[in-house]
Amino acid sequence: MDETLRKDIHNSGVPALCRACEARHRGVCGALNVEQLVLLNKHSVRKKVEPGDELVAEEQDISNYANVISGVVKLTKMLPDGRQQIVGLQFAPDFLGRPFSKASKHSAEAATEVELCAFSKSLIDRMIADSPDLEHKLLEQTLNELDEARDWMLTLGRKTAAEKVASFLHLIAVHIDPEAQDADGPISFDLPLTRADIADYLGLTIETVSRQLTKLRKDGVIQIESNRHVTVPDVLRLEERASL
Amino acid sequence: MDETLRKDIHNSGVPALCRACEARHRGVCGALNVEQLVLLNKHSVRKKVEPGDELVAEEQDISNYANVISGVVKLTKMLPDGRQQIVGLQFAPDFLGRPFSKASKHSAEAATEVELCAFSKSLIDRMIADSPDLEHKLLEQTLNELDEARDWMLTLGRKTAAEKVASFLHLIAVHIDPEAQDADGPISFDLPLTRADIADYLGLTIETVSRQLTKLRKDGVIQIESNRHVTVPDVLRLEERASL
DNA sequence: CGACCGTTTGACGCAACTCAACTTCGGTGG
DNA sequence: CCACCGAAGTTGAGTTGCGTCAAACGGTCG
Repeated sequence: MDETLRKDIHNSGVPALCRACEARHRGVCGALNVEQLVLLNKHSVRKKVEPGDELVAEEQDISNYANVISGVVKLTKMLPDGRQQIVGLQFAPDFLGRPFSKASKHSAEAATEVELCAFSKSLIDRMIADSPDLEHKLLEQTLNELDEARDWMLTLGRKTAAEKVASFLHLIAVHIDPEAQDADGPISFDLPLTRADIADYLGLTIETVSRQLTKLRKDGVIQIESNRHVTVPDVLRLEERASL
Repeated sequence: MDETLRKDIHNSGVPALCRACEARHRGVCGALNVEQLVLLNKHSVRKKVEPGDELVAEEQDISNYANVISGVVKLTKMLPDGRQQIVGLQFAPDFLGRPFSKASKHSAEAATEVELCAFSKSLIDRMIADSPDLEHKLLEQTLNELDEARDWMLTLGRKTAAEKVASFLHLIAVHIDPEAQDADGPISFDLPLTRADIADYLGLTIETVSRQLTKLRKDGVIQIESNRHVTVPDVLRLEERASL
């Protein structure tokens, strides 16, 4: 026991893949000791998936969990007639999967190119059962996701199209560069979502998203290069537009 | 240890208040042993609050947690200019509070008359730390709330006013009488929310809510008595209207 | 009874949707 | 390298669902 702890600190015994991993400390794996990490590593596999690839279908059985190593995953729900809503975005090092439930209530799809570290559900469920730290990490992530979901409900229910689009840009900007939260330097980033995805995230149509983006551009709040790359000269002006 | 377990089964030693409590088995308290229950009971207090009473203000420090014993609590968020959105409803035996965070991100207000069992945050936080079962229960409730929040995001982002109102009625009907989920008998209940609250929950105006309710009434999908009491003759017809 | 609050109903305006044409981007093959 | 193609994004014109404003209704309480 003492032994493993010391090893943990010195990183010896930690699988090479984990040592170089984004999720190793920030994600749920941070709660695991060397022994568990080695075990998990044996039963995990790195995957790279392309934009549009479906990871989990709605109502489908879930046999795997995964950590997002890089890229963005969108969680979507659909009405019987095909109307769609993105109900969450997962960035690295988020944990993907729904513990204690057989079937997922939404589908998960790669929005960009995504790297995953996937492992079997049953192994994790067992590890959760005898590692309180792991469960604690999961609870923390889940509480954060709940806060984010509720923030977004305010956006969906009460903001105008213009405010929604500004809110989206702000959300991405902050996720790309967490330090830029309230800094006043310019931020620059690639949108991980197409206009159609943005519309599905905001509860709008493609056309409305496009119009609001051009409006923000004409007003000098953002610059747009090649449709995907966005520069925000002044984050505070963006926040105003988002009614934050 | 053996002793306490046996006691637990026989209910002796369990505080009288807890023995008669809704949350005792279904809620988070179900994860506690007699010893913990006695300790918690010493530091907990039953409260009754009136509709409109604020339990936790947005951004305010949280010094207390609570279980909902009866009634409905609404969780709300506000934009700087006053626009409001209800981001969640808590029914008995839900747990109220946000662990691992000093300040709440939304305000909590009694929608109806509400009975609470309140206890100090610090005590619970300590109990969570050394009772994995308690943390497990919390994780389960949080995951369920997250699922509900995401379901509602679909409603807010993609449904029409008519579908939203039908969805709301369905949600209440199911919460009041969980067995009525897909049964075909008539259901009857009191709305726990005013028209203004319903509007804030659905991202609509009072007037639109009212108009859609009268439309449902005229179409025979619901009956309304005295503004608050609603009867649903056929739940399936309501589900159709809600696009479920 | 009259004041008040919650709700309903009606008339009108506008923000966002729909439909449609056009432009730009990115990749592919001649 | 340029020509071509399909996909993604933009822009415009017309429509509509929901919001706004305003008035009336009904129940409750002092």
